[in-house]
Amino acid sequence: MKPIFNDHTPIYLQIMTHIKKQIVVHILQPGDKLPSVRELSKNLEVNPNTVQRAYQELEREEITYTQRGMGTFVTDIEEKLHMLKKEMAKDLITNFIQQMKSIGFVEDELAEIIAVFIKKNKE
Amino acid sequence: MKPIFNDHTPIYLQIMTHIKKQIVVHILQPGDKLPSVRELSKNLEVNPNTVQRAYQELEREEITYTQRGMGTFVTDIEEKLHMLKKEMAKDLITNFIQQMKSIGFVEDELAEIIAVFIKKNKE
DNA sequence: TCTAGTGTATTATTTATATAGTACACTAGA
DNA sequence: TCTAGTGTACTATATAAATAATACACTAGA
Repeated sequence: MKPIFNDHTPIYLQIMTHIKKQIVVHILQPGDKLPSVRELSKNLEVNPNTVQRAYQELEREEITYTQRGMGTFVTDIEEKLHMLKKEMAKDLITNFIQQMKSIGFVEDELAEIIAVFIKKNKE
Repeated sequence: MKPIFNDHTPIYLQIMTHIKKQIVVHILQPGDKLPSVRELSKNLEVNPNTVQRAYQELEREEITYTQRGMGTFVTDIEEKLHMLKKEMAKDLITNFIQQMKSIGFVEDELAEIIAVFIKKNKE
């Protein structure tokens, strides 16, 4: 499972993103149990402490909750999960636009650039 | 100048990106002298060694070249600089599409999403 | 009641970055 | 020739992140 990682972002942050993605595409549903710290650390081939840190942060963001002795679960608050997808999308879009502008593109050409790029990729 | 930095990317990489951007928007032209290691480290409020590492990597990527005792300069090879913008744009676009897909969007809606987002932001 | 599976805590060590301070080599120009 | 401004090298230290190993507390279910 190691390939989900890149070189320069802390692994615990990458694990958080990995789980958030699984939530927004409904691989993980509200109330679902996350893999245990030990199990996920084995699957991802990372230290249990690293997974634990990711889980701690996810709980701090109220995306998950913990029942001691039982496990960590995706929050039941659907509102929260709906917001999560919106926020992640907004962050990606905002970041993309800002980055493209910083290398000399203007806002009004971005949609067309995306459209052309995708069309070419299909060929 | 510190605000160009974020929390989780090594500073030397952020400096590299910062300079690449200045090159592709022609703030820095082919043959232009970059700020000296000491000067830039003072402006950015980072250690000279950190700037030096960024400069080393830029030279390794053949975006700059060095004349000992004189300074570090943007490459004269315009072809190289033209490719740089193309590559940076391609990386941003590819990454954006891949990330959006990973949270449940499909390629064909992305251009429209961008267009709508930009339009709303103007209001 | 016991046990296996949970989260959690603690201490030590390693690695990549970043900093700090110093020194050396080269170049242009006064 | 000297000096100020270049890049470069080196050693030491600090910090965040990741690892390693171990232990403790809680819960459900046999």
